[in-house]
Formats: sequence, structure tokens, C-alpha cells
Amino acid sequence: MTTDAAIIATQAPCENCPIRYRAVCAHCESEELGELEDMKFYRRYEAGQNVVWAADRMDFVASVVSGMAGLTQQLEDGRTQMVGLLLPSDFLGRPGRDVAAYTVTATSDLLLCCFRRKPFEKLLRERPRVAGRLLEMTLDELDAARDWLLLLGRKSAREKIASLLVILARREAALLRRRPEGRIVVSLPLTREAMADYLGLTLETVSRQMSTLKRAGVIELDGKRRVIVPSFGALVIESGDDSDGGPLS
Amino acid sequence: MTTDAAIIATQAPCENCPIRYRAVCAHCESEELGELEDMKFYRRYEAGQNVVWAADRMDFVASVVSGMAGLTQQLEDGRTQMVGLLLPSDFLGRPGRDVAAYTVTATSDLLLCCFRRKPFEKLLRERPRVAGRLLEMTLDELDAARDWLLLLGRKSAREKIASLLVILARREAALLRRRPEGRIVVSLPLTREAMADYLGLTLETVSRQMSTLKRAGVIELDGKRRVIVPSFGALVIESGDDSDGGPLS
DNA sequence: ACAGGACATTGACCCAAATCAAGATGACTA
DNA sequence: TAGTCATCTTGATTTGGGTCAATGTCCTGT
Repeated sequence: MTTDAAIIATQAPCENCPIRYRAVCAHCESEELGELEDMKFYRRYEAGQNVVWAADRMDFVASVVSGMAGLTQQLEDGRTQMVGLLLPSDFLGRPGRDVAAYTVTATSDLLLCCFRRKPFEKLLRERPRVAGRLLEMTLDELDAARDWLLLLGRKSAREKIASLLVILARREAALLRRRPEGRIVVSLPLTREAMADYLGLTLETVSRQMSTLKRAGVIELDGKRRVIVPSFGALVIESGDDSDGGPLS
Repeated sequence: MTTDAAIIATQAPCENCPIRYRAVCAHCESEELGELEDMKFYRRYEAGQNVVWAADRMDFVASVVSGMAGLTQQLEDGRTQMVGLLLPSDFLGRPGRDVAAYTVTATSDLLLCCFRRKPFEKLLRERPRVAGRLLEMTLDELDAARDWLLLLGRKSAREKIASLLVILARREAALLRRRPEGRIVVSLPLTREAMADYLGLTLETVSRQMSTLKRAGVIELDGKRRVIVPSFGALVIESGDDSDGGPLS
């Protein structure tokens, strides 16, 4: 929400940088943070590839430039639940912890802008505005996790699917500083299985409910990874929570 | 985990203060924060009483001194999901936001140590260590929310109940700087309905699974609000996740 | 000690989503 | 062009937990 230069990721497009969105990106901030320029590096992952495994050492933090990744947690017997969804401008990594708590998997081709952890933590200690921005982002993530709790605990399969589409549509629109309404197209860089892991369902149920929503005219499918929503309002109603999300938060 | 004086809540008992645990408590920090002394005040709530309603104005932040409270979210049709569980030493309120996002209800008698929001935000801006501690706490809360996602998305009713008991036992032990093992007693300051809202179940299912666990010898009931666990290890196995939680995190 | 009310347990039945099992689609390779 | 493999859809069946409906239990106040 701050309009002046934020050092941690914001959703503002960045003019002077190969990265499309302002992120943890020394380049964007080179005037004040030139000394960090050489700490920045990029990593590219293909769909399905792991960024880190839970309990692996993780010596960097990162910001998503493009693509999508999921944080995933597992029970011994293999039951899997996604516990975080990383979209462009999202932050990855926990300062102060060098061991990954979750497995991070690219669900589509993924580009990360990375920083070594140690200098990042130093930055955090020395720059109150950086720390403040990270706190803000963490609180937003906590709010998102709480909406997700409501989704997992109390929504029907149909509502869950609709909710996921609403979330993706809102996130996509937010990057373009727009508000989704009317007829929109949502790209779905997730397999049915990844959707199931996000929603606490099986992939069969996801597939069935997608078909149901299609038959009900709420969505149209353009291939498997692209959804056309004739009326965003109707989709929001299907999602159960009628809160309109506020002004482009 | 820092052993030196932390300004935001820690789990360390406080020697020179009526509050049992170090919390957002000017008293504990009066040597360096004397000017905030008059900003501190206490509030007491009875079981069932609301601290704030979602969308109400909230002009304070607080730390739980004793008792338990739940953050709760609702769908239009009344379906309710608890999205936060506040135990002693937990922090309540979002700096930078003056409107409550969730309804906060005392599930047992509750004592809060409160601070007016404005001076607290000033403190946050001026004291990097306070901000750092709050970031730390928020990240811990996010981790807890992610375990909760796994619970809601993938665990059976029986595992959910066992998991809740494990969480309560661990939290209670952590305040006493112990690690739960062997035969322990867990106090349960929640109605069956509150447990259901936490776990994404109905109160009938909660009741049934409590009975099942009792019949299986995993727990014994001492009244309705007190559970005896003959073997904590056995309970952890019932909870599904075998991770032993690490050293008193 | 008793009555009332909130909270909890138990039972019978039902349904949404899981499970098991074929097929269909579509992208890539030989 | 055909073949292979991953992904997705659809169908048949099962089941865990929800719903509805009685009881039971334990505080609290009189």
C-alpha cells in the first residue's frame, strides 16, 4: 500500500529492472543498496521441480518473479496438503531459520529472484522499513491462511473450487492494479492434483466439480489450464463468502 | 528464544510484575519504557464473552495473561470456523489496522494485558527489537496456521481430536519449560462446540471421537474439561504427525 | 435436596466426497 | 503416423462424518 520505494516485494511494476514486479531486488534499489547487488541471483525451475525439500538447508530467501509454487506438508502415510501458494511478488523463506520447514515445488515454470540469507538478515536488522514491510507481508499471509482455514474446515467441494478460482482471479488482477469483474479469464497453472492438495480434496472430486460448475454455466473450460468466467460475481456467490475483498487489497 | 529482556511477549515467567508471563507489559520493561506505563491496562472477560466483533473498531493490542480465546470467522449462512487460538503469552491485534478482521471470543475466563494501538505502533517504529520480536511471533503463528491447514485438509476426525490435545499439552508444557511425556493431564477450556469449530467438525462428532479414544484407552475423562493422557507418546501417534515438535519450540 | 438449563452423549439415518476402476484426451517421441 | 505416458474425466460403490432426535449429566441457584 505504500507508494514510495519499498525494498521488499510490492505489487508495483518495476520500470528499471528485468524483473517485472518490484521484489527483493537489489537492482531496483541499487541507488541505496548498491552493496547488495552481488548478493542477488536468479533461479529458474520447471513445472514439478522442487525448490527445496522440507528439512533441507536453505541458505537463501527469494521473491517470485513469475510462475507459481506451492508449499507442501505431508503426513507419514503420504497424505499431502498444500500450505502455501506462491504467486508473483510473494516472498519465500523464513529469516532466522536456515532449515526449510516445508517442501516447495514449482507448479508451473518458475523464476525466483534470490538473496543470500545472511546479508538479507543483516539488511533486516539495519533497515526498519525493510523489517516493517516484511512484517506487513507476513501478516497478510497470515490473513490469507485464515481464510484458507475457513475454506478447508467449512466449505463444500463446489465452494472450494469456486473459491480457488476467485483467489487466482483476484491475485492476477491485483498485479495489474485492477479489480476482477464481468467476463474474465483465469489461468490455472496447477494440475488437478495440485488443486486437490490445495483444497483438501481428491483429484477426482476436483475434476467432477469443475464439470459440475461447467454444466451450471458458472465457468467454461478452454483447454485444461484456462478457465473462462462469464460472470465474476456469479463465481463469488458460488464461493460462499460474499465479502467483496475490499478495495484492491 | 532470546534470553535477554524481550519487550513483546515471551514465555518466560516475569518476576516483578502481577502478570505471570512476560507480555506486552510496560511494567516488566519500566526501566527502559517508563513512558508507556500509563498506556497499559487490563481487561477481564468471562467465558463466552466477545472481546471484539469482526469489523468493529479495535483501538488496542493485547497479550493474553491467562485463559483462552478464539478468533472466529463465519460464512453468511452461519457456518463457523475458528481461525486462531489464543493462549497465555499470545498476541492479539494487528498493528496498522484499526478494524478487527475476526471476532474474538473468550472460551474460558480471560485476562488481557492491553496497550493502546497508536503508542504501540510508535514503539514498533522506534524499537527495532520490538518489531523483530513481533515478526518472529507472527512467523510462528503462520507456521501454526500451516499445521492447522494440514489438520483440516487431511486428518480424520479421530486424528483431529488427538492433534488438538497434543497442541494443548505442548503449549501448556512450554509455559512451564517442560516437554510433555508419560502420563499427563490436559485441561480443556473449550466446549465441545468450540472444539468442533477449531477442528472443522460438528460437536456430535467431537463427542463421539472423544468417547472412541476413551474406549481405546488413549485418554481418560475427568469431568468434561479435563483429560488424562496415560501415554503422551500414544496420543502423538493417534494425532497422525509423528514429528516430535523439536526442543521446546 | 431439588429444579432448571446449559452442555454433552448416544442412536438412527443420510449424503457428500473418497475409493476403486475404466476410459478419454492430449502432448511428445520414435 | 502411430505409440507411449501423463493427465484428466466419468462411473460404480463405499464410507466417514453430518443431520436430526432423544436422552444423560452436571453445575447453579433457590
